[in-house]
Amino acid sequence: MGKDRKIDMVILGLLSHEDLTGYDIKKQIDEAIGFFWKGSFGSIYPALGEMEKAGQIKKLPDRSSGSREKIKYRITKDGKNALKEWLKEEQSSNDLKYETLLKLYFGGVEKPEVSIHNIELFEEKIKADLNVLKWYKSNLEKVLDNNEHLHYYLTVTFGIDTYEAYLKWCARSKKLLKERV
Amino acid sequence: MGKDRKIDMVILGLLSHEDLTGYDIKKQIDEAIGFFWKGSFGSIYPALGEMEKAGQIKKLPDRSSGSREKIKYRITKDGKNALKEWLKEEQSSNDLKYETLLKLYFGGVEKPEVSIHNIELFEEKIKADLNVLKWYKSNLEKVLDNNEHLHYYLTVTFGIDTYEAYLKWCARSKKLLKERV
DNA sequence: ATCAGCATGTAAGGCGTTACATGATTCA
DNA sequence: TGAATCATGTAACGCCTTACATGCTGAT
Repeated sequence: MGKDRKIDMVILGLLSHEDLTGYDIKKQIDEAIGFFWKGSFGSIYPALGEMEKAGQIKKLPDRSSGSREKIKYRITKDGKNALKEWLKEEQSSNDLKYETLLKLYFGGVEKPEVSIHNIELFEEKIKADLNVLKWYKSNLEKVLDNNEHLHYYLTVTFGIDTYEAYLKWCARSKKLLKERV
Repeated sequence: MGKDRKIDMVILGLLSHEDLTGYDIKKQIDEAIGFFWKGSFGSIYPALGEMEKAGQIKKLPDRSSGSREKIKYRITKDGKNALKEWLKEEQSSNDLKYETLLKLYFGGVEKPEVSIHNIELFEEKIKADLNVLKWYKSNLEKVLDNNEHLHYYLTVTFGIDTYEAYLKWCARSKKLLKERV
Protein backbone atom coordinates (compact mmCIF):
# COMPACT_ATOMS: atom_id res chain seq x y z
CA MET A 1 0.00 0.00 0.00
CA GLY A 2 1.56 3.10 -1.40
CA LYS A 3 4.73 5.17 -1.25
CA ASP A 4 6.75 2.39 -2.65
CA ARG A 5 7.56 4.19 -5.84
CA LYS A 6 10.95 3.02 -7.03
CA ILE A 7 11.36 5.92 -9.45
CA ASP A 8 12.04 8.05 -6.37
CA MET A 9 15.02 5.89 -5.49
CA VAL A 10 16.30 5.99 -9.05
CA ILE A 11 16.17 9.78 -8.96
CA LEU A 12 17.82 9.99 -5.54
CA GLY A 13 20.48 7.54 -6.63
CA LEU A 14 21.34 9.49 -9.75
CA LEU A 15 21.31 12.81 -7.89
CA SER A 16 23.59 11.40 -5.22
CA HIS A 17 26.29 11.41 -7.88
CA GLU A 18 25.63 14.81 -9.50
CA ASP A 19 23.05 17.56 -9.99
CA LEU A 20 20.71 16.84 -12.87
CA THR A 21 17.65 18.10 -14.73
CA GLY A 22 14.62 15.91 -15.35
CA TYR A 23 15.77 15.52 -18.90
CA ASP A 24 19.23 14.41 -17.79
CA ILE A 25 17.66 11.87 -15.46
CA LYS A 26 15.67 10.36 -18.28
CA LYS A 27 18.80 10.06 -20.39
CA GLN A 28 20.79 8.43 -17.63
CA ILE A 29 18.03 5.93 -16.94
CA ASP A 30 17.94 4.96 -20.60
CA GLU A 31 21.68 4.76 -21.04
CA ALA A 32 23.13 3.59 -17.77
CA ILE A 33 20.49 1.35 -16.23
CA GLY A 34 18.23 0.83 -19.22
CA PHE A 35 18.94 -2.87 -19.47
CA PHE A 36 17.34 -3.52 -16.09
CA TRP A 37 15.14 -0.48 -15.43
CA LYS A 38 12.82 1.88 -17.31
CA GLY A 39 11.40 5.34 -16.67
CA SER A 40 9.37 7.86 -18.67
CA PHE A 41 9.00 11.65 -18.47
CA GLY A 42 5.44 11.10 -17.34
CA SER A 43 6.74 9.48 -14.18
CA ILE A 44 9.92 11.51 -13.68
CA TYR A 45 8.54 15.05 -13.69
CA PRO A 46 5.66 14.41 -11.28
CA ALA A 47 8.06 12.54 -8.98
CA LEU A 48 10.49 15.47 -9.01
CA GLY A 49 7.70 17.83 -7.98
CA GLU A 50 6.56 15.64 -5.10
CA MET A 51 10.05 14.92 -3.89
CA GLU A 52 10.87 18.59 -3.82
CA LYS A 53 7.78 19.24 -1.69
CA ALA A 54 8.87 16.40 0.57
CA GLY A 55 12.30 18.00 0.94
CA GLN A 56 14.34 15.16 -0.50
CA ILE A 57 15.64 17.27 -3.37
CA LYS A 58 15.83 21.00 -4.10
CA LYS A 59 15.81 23.16 -7.18
CA LEU A 60 19.02 24.96 -8.00
CA PRO A 61 18.78 28.58 -9.18
CA ASP A 62 18.74 28.78 -12.95
CA ARG A 63 21.84 30.73 -13.97
CA SER A 64 21.36 30.40 -17.70
CA SER A 65 20.74 34.15 -18.17
CA GLY A 66 17.23 34.65 -19.46
CA SER A 67 17.28 31.64 -21.75
CA ARG A 68 14.99 28.64 -21.66
CA GLU A 69 14.19 27.38 -18.17
CA LYS A 70 16.34 24.48 -17.19
CA ILE A 71 15.80 23.11 -13.71
CA LYS A 72 18.65 21.33 -12.06
CA TYR A 73 17.96 19.38 -8.89
CA ARG A 74 20.28 18.62 -6.00
CA ILE A 75 19.77 15.92 -3.39
CA THR A 76 19.28 17.09 0.21
CA LYS A 77 20.38 15.48 3.44
CA ASP A 78 16.87 14.03 3.85
CA GLY A 79 17.08 12.62 0.36
CA LYS A 80 20.42 11.01 1.01
CA ASN A 81 19.07 9.42 4.18
CA ALA A 82 16.05 8.04 2.34
CA LEU A 83 18.37 6.56 -0.27
CA LYS A 84 20.56 4.92 2.36
CA GLU A 85 17.56 3.54 4.23
CA TRP A 86 16.30 1.98 1.04
CA LEU A 87 19.70 0.40 0.31
CA LYS A 88 19.54 -1.29 3.69
CA GLU A 89 16.01 -2.65 3.27
CA GLU A 90 16.25 -6.41 2.97
CA GLN A 91 13.22 -6.72 0.72
CA SER A 92 13.86 -6.31 -3.00
CA SER A 93 11.41 -7.09 -5.76
CA ASN A 94 12.99 -8.50 -8.88
CA ASP A 95 10.23 -8.73 -11.45
CA LEU A 96 10.73 -9.95 -14.93
CA LYS A 97 8.09 -9.92 -17.62
CA TYR A 98 9.52 -11.93 -20.46
CA GLU A 99 7.05 -11.92 -23.30
CA THR A 100 9.51 -13.93 -25.37
CA LEU A 101 9.44 -16.72 -22.80
CA LEU A 102 5.67 -16.52 -22.60
CA LYS A 103 5.47 -17.02 -26.34
CA LEU A 104 7.89 -19.89 -26.13
CA TYR A 105 6.01 -21.53 -23.28
CA PHE A 106 2.80 -21.49 -25.30
CA GLY A 107 4.56 -22.05 -28.61
CA GLY A 108 3.39 -25.66 -28.80
CA VAL A 109 0.13 -24.58 -30.44
CA GLU A 110 2.04 -23.36 -33.51
CA LYS A 111 4.66 -24.80 -35.79
CA PRO A 112 8.22 -24.90 -34.38
CA GLU A 113 9.24 -22.33 -37.01
CA VAL A 114 7.28 -19.69 -35.13
CA SER A 115 9.17 -20.35 -31.90
CA ILE A 116 12.48 -20.48 -33.74
CA HIS A 117 11.75 -17.11 -35.30
CA ASN A 118 10.83 -15.62 -31.92
CA ILE A 119 14.08 -16.89 -30.43
CA GLU A 120 16.00 -15.36 -33.32
CA LEU A 121 14.38 -11.98 -32.77
CA PHE A 122 15.32 -12.15 -29.11
CA GLU A 123 18.85 -13.24 -29.98
CA GLU A 124 19.43 -10.29 -32.30
CA LYS A 125 18.30 -7.81 -29.71
CA ILE A 126 20.52 -9.38 -27.06
CA LYS A 127 23.55 -9.41 -29.34
CA ALA A 128 23.18 -5.70 -30.05
CA ASP A 129 22.71 -4.83 -26.39
CA LEU A 130 25.61 -7.05 -25.39
CA ASN A 131 27.97 -5.03 -27.56
CA VAL A 132 26.92 -1.83 -25.81
CA LEU A 133 27.44 -3.44 -22.41
CA LYS A 134 30.90 -4.65 -23.39
CA TRP A 135 31.81 -1.16 -24.46
CA TYR A 136 30.64 0.18 -21.08
CA LYS A 137 32.66 -2.51 -19.35
CA SER A 138 35.89 -1.68 -21.11
CA ASN A 139 35.48 1.98 -20.17
CA LEU A 140 34.72 1.21 -16.55
CA GLU A 141 37.66 -1.15 -16.18
CA LYS A 142 40.00 1.80 -16.49
CA VAL A 143 38.57 3.50 -13.41
CA LEU A 144 37.78 0.60 -11.11
CA ASP A 145 39.68 2.10 -8.18
CA ASN A 146 36.78 4.53 -7.80
CA ASN A 147 34.16 3.02 -5.51
CA GLU A 148 31.19 4.31 -7.47
CA HIS A 149 32.61 2.97 -10.70
CA LEU A 150 33.11 -0.43 -9.15
CA HIS A 151 29.38 -0.55 -8.48
CA TYR A 152 28.56 0.48 -12.03
CA TYR A 153 30.99 -2.15 -13.25
CA LEU A 154 29.28 -4.88 -11.26
CA THR A 155 25.87 -4.14 -12.74
CA VAL A 156 27.36 -4.08 -16.22
CA THR A 157 29.02 -7.46 -15.71
CA PHE A 158 25.69 -8.80 -14.48
CA GLY A 159 24.23 -7.80 -17.82
CA ILE A 160 27.09 -9.28 -19.81
CA ASP A 161 27.10 -12.59 -17.92
CA THR A 162 23.35 -13.08 -18.23
CA TYR A 163 23.26 -12.00 -21.87
CA GLU A 164 25.99 -14.47 -22.71
CA ALA A 165 24.01 -17.18 -20.94
CA TYR A 166 20.96 -16.14 -22.98
CA LEU A 167 22.87 -16.51 -26.23
CA LYS A 168 24.10 -19.99 -25.39
CA TRP A 169 20.56 -20.95 -24.47
CA CYS A 170 19.26 -19.50 -27.75
CA ALA A 171 21.66 -21.66 -29.76
CA ARG A 172 20.73 -24.84 -27.93
CA SER A 173 17.02 -24.12 -28.03
CA LYS A 174 16.98 -23.41 -31.74
CA LYS A 175 18.81 -26.69 -32.32
CA LEU A 176 16.25 -28.66 -30.32
CA LEU A 177 13.36 -26.99 -32.11
CA LYS A 178 14.88 -27.52 -35.55
CA GLU A 179 14.90 -31.25 -34.93
CA ARG A 180 11.09 -31.02 -34.88
CA VAL A 181 10.72 -29.17 -38.15
CA MET B 1 -2.77 2.46 -26.45
CA GLY B 2 -4.87 -0.21 -24.92
CA LYS B 3 -5.93 -3.81 -25.45
CA ASP B 4 -2.44 -4.94 -25.00
CA ARG B 5 -3.17 -6.85 -21.84
CA LYS B 6 -0.83 -9.78 -21.66
CA ILE B 7 -2.86 -11.53 -18.96
CA ASP B 8 -5.31 -12.39 -21.75
CA MET B 9 -2.61 -14.27 -23.62
CA VAL B 10 -1.51 -16.06 -20.48
CA ILE B 11 -5.08 -17.22 -19.91
CA LEU B 12 -5.54 -18.27 -23.54
CA GLY B 13 -2.23 -20.08 -23.49
CA LEU B 14 -3.08 -22.05 -20.37
CA LEU B 15 -6.59 -22.83 -21.62
CA SER B 16 -5.21 -24.05 -24.94
CA HIS B 17 -3.79 -26.97 -22.99
CA GLU B 18 -6.78 -27.79 -20.73
CA ASP B 19 -10.00 -26.41 -19.25
CA LEU B 20 -9.37 -24.45 -16.05
CA THR B 21 -11.03 -22.35 -13.37
CA GLY B 22 -9.77 -18.90 -12.44
CA TYR B 23 -8.24 -20.40 -9.35
CA ASP B 24 -6.45 -23.06 -11.38
CA ILE B 25 -5.10 -20.37 -13.68
CA LYS B 26 -3.65 -18.48 -10.75
CA LYS B 27 -1.95 -21.60 -9.48
CA GLN B 28 -0.47 -22.45 -12.85
CA ILE B 29 0.85 -18.93 -13.29
CA ASP B 30 2.57 -19.12 -9.91
CA GLU B 31 3.96 -22.58 -10.38
CA ALA B 32 4.74 -23.01 -14.03
CA ILE B 33 5.68 -19.55 -15.27
CA GLY B 34 6.17 -17.76 -11.95
CA PHE B 35 9.86 -17.21 -12.49
CA PHE B 36 9.21 -14.96 -15.48
CA TRP B 37 5.60 -13.85 -15.13
CA LYS B 38 3.15 -12.81 -12.41
CA GLY B 39 -0.63 -12.54 -12.15
CA SER B 40 -3.13 -11.85 -9.38
CA PHE B 41 -6.80 -12.73 -8.85
CA GLY B 42 -7.62 -9.08 -9.24
CA SER B 43 -6.43 -9.23 -12.83
CA ILE B 44 -7.49 -12.78 -13.69
CA TYR B 45 -11.19 -12.70 -12.80
CA PRO B 46 -12.03 -9.44 -14.57
CA ALA B 47 -10.09 -10.66 -17.63
CA LEU B 48 -12.05 -13.91 -17.66
CA GLY B 49 -15.32 -11.97 -17.66
CA GLU B 50 -14.29 -9.70 -20.50
CA MET B 51 -12.83 -12.49 -22.57
CA GLU B 52 -16.01 -14.49 -22.25
CA LYS B 53 -18.03 -11.51 -23.48
CA ALA B 54 -15.58 -11.17 -26.36
CA GLY B 55 -16.11 -14.83 -27.24
CA GLN B 56 -12.52 -15.99 -26.77
CA ILE B 57 -13.45 -18.36 -23.97
CA LYS B 58 -16.69 -19.93 -22.72
CA LYS B 59 -18.01 -21.16 -19.40
CA LEU B 60 -18.51 -24.87 -19.04
CA PRO B 61 -21.66 -26.06 -17.26
CA ASP B 62 -21.03 -26.67 -13.59
CA ARG B 63 -21.73 -30.36 -12.99
CA SER B 64 -20.72 -30.44 -9.36
CA SER B 65 -24.26 -31.20 -8.15
CA GLY B 66 -25.46 -28.36 -5.99
CA SER B 67 -22.11 -27.74 -4.32
CA ARG B 68 -20.05 -24.58 -4.39
CA GLU B 69 -19.89 -22.86 -7.77
CA LYS B 70 -16.78 -23.70 -9.70
CA ILE B 71 -16.46 -22.17 -13.11
CA LYS B 72 -14.33 -23.95 -15.65
CA TYR B 73 -13.46 -22.15 -18.84
CA ARG B 74 -12.70 -23.55 -22.26
CA ILE B 75 -10.95 -21.73 -25.10
CA THR B 76 -13.00 -21.11 -28.26
CA LYS B 77 -11.89 -21.06 -31.87
CA ASP B 78 -11.69 -17.26 -31.70
CA GLY B 79 -9.52 -17.52 -28.62
CA LYS B 80 -7.17 -19.98 -30.27
CA ASN B 81 -6.84 -17.67 -33.26
CA ALA B 82 -6.05 -14.71 -31.02
CA LEU B 83 -3.38 -16.77 -29.29
CA LYS B 84 -1.81 -17.82 -32.57
CA GLU B 85 -1.86 -14.28 -33.89
CA TRP B 86 -0.05 -13.08 -30.81
CA LEU B 87 2.58 -15.81 -31.12
CA LYS B 88 3.35 -14.55 -34.61
CA GLU B 89 3.64 -10.88 -33.62
CA GLU B 90 7.26 -9.89 -33.99
CA GLN B 91 7.16 -7.34 -31.19
CA SER B 92 7.83 -8.66 -27.70
CA SER B 93 8.43 -6.59 -24.61
CA ASN B 94 10.92 -8.09 -22.23
CA ASP B 95 10.92 -5.88 -19.16
CA LEU B 96 12.99 -6.51 -16.13
CA LYS B 97 12.80 -4.51 -12.94
CA TYR B 98 15.73 -5.64 -10.87
CA GLU B 99 15.64 -3.79 -7.60
CA THR B 100 18.71 -5.73 -6.47
CA LEU B 101 20.69 -4.30 -9.38
CA LEU B 102 19.32 -0.84 -8.69
CA LYS B 103 20.59 -1.08 -5.13
CA LEU B 104 23.92 -2.33 -6.34
CA TYR B 105 24.23 0.43 -8.93
CA PHE B 106 23.69 3.06 -6.25
CA GLY B 107 25.51 1.09 -3.56
CA GLY B 108 28.52 3.37 -3.70
CA VAL B 109 26.93 5.77 -1.21
CA GLU B 110 27.07 3.08 1.47
CA LYS B 111 29.72 0.77 2.87
CA PRO B 112 30.53 -2.27 0.69
CA GLU B 113 29.06 -4.52 3.40
CA VAL B 114 25.60 -3.28 2.48
CA SER B 115 26.04 -4.29 -1.16
CA ILE B 116 27.56 -7.61 -0.16
CA HIS B 117 24.57 -8.32 2.04
CA ASN B 118 22.15 -7.43 -0.75
CA ILE B 119 23.95 -9.77 -3.12
CA GLU B 120 23.75 -12.55 -0.54
CA LEU B 121 20.01 -12.09 -0.14
CA PHE B 122 19.63 -12.30 -3.90
CA GLU B 123 21.88 -15.34 -4.04
CA GLU B 124 19.84 -17.26 -1.48
CA LYS B 125 16.61 -16.63 -3.29
CA ILE B 126 18.12 -17.70 -6.59
CA LYS B 127 19.56 -20.89 -5.09
CA ALA B 128 16.17 -21.91 -3.72
CA ASP B 129 14.40 -21.17 -7.01
CA LEU B 130 17.09 -22.95 -8.98
CA ASN B 131 16.41 -26.17 -7.10
CA VAL B 132 12.75 -25.99 -8.02
CA LEU B 133 13.61 -25.39 -11.66
CA LYS B 134 15.99 -28.34 -11.70
CA TRP B 135 13.26 -30.54 -10.31
CA TYR B 136 10.90 -29.37 -13.09
CA LYS B 137 13.60 -30.04 -15.64
CA SER B 138 14.21 -33.62 -14.54
CA ASN B 139 10.48 -34.30 -14.76
CA LEU B 140 10.14 -32.76 -18.19
CA GLU B 141 13.11 -34.63 -19.60
CA LYS B 142 11.14 -37.85 -19.36
CA VAL B 143 8.45 -36.59 -21.72
CA LEU B 144 10.39 -34.52 -24.22
CA ASP B 145 8.89 -36.30 -27.20
CA ASN B 146 5.69 -34.36 -26.53
CA ASN B 147 5.80 -31.05 -28.38
CA GLU B 148 4.14 -29.05 -25.60
CA HIS B 149 6.56 -30.44 -23.04
CA LEU B 150 9.50 -29.49 -25.19
CA HIS B 151 8.35 -25.89 -25.01
CA TYR B 152 7.95 -26.06 -21.25
CA TYR B 153 11.39 -27.63 -21.06
CA LEU B 154 12.97 -24.79 -23.03
CA THR B 155 11.60 -22.12 -20.71
CA VAL B 156 12.78 -24.09 -17.69
CA THR B 157 16.29 -24.41 -19.09
CA PHE B 158 16.25 -20.68 -19.75
CA GLY B 159 15.66 -20.20 -16.04
CA ILE B 160 18.34 -22.68 -15.03
CA ASP B 161 20.97 -21.26 -17.38
CA THR B 162 20.39 -17.68 -16.32
CA TYR B 163 20.18 -18.54 -12.62
CA GLU B 164 23.49 -20.38 -12.83
CA ALA B 165 25.02 -17.35 -14.52
CA TYR B 166 23.60 -15.20 -11.70
CA LEU B 167 25.25 -17.38 -9.07
CA LYS B 168 28.65 -17.21 -10.74
CA TRP B 169 28.28 -13.45 -10.96
CA CYS B 170 27.30 -13.27 -7.28
CA ALA B 171 30.47 -15.10 -6.24
CA ARG B 172 32.72 -12.85 -8.32
CA SER B 173 30.97 -9.66 -7.26
CA LYS B 174 31.16 -10.48 -3.58
CA LYS B 175 34.86 -11.17 -3.97
CA LEU B 176 35.49 -7.81 -5.63
CA LEU B 177 33.50 -5.97 -2.99
CA LYS B 178 35.23 -7.77 -0.12
CA GLU B 179 38.55 -6.41 -1.33
CA ARG B 180 37.18 -2.96 -0.47
CA VAL B 181 36.09 -3.79 3.07
C1' DA C 1 -13.71 -27.80 16.03
C1' DT C 2 -10.45 -25.47 13.59
C1' DC C 3 -7.33 -24.34 10.03
C1' DA C 4 -5.49 -24.53 5.50
C1' DG C 5 -6.70 -24.51 1.07
C1' DC C 6 -10.36 -24.04 -2.50
C1' DA C 7 -13.07 -20.65 -4.93
C1' DT C 8 -15.09 -16.23 -6.80
C1' DG C 9 -15.31 -11.76 -6.99
C1' DT C 10 -15.22 -6.27 -5.99
C1' DA C 11 -13.15 -1.71 -4.69
C1' DA C 12 -9.67 1.64 -4.07
C1' DG C 13 -5.93 3.36 -5.45
C1' DG C 14 -1.09 3.46 -7.04
C1' DC C 15 1.95 3.37 -10.81
C1' DG C 16 3.22 4.21 -15.17
C1' DT C 17 2.74 4.72 -20.18
C1' DT C 18 1.46 7.26 -24.33
C1' DA C 19 0.11 11.14 -26.43
C1' DC C 20 -0.27 15.80 -26.39
C1' DA C 21 1.23 20.74 -25.91
C1' DT C 22 4.84 24.02 -26.19
C1' DG C 23 8.89 26.18 -27.29
C1' DA C 24 14.27 26.99 -27.46
C1' DT C 25 18.70 25.76 -29.33
C1' DT C 26 22.00 23.83 -32.38
C1' DC C 27 23.80 22.23 -36.49
C1' DA C 28 23.93 21.08 -41.32
C1' DT D 1 15.33 26.79 -43.16
C1' DG D 2 14.42 22.65 -41.40
C1' DA D 3 15.35 18.73 -38.47
C1' DA D 4 17.01 16.81 -34.36
C1' DT D 5 17.64 17.36 -29.80
C1' DC D 6 16.99 19.83 -25.57
C1' DA D 7 13.56 20.77 -22.12
C1' DT D 8 9.29 20.82 -19.13
C1' DG D 9 5.08 19.52 -18.16
C1' DT D 10 -0.15 17.74 -18.31
C1' DA D 11 -4.05 14.58 -19.35
C1' DA D 12 -6.16 10.36 -20.21
C1' DC D 13 -6.23 6.11 -19.45
C1' DG D 14 -4.86 1.28 -18.75
C1' DC D 15 -3.07 -2.14 -15.90
C1' DC D 16 -2.33 -4.29 -11.86
C1' DT D 17 -1.85 -4.99 -6.86
C1' DT D 18 -3.65 -5.13 -2.26
C1' DA D 19 -7.16 -5.57 0.68
C1' DC D 20 -11.58 -6.81 1.49
C1' DA D 21 -15.85 -9.78 1.48
C1' DT D 22 -17.74 -14.29 1.47
C1' DG D 23 -18.29 -19.02 2.05
C1' DC D 24 -17.29 -24.17 1.13
C1' DT D 25 -14.47 -28.44 1.78
C1' DG D 26 -11.37 -31.67 3.66
C1' DA D 27 -7.99 -33.10 6.84
C1' DT D 28 -6.25 -33.37 11.59
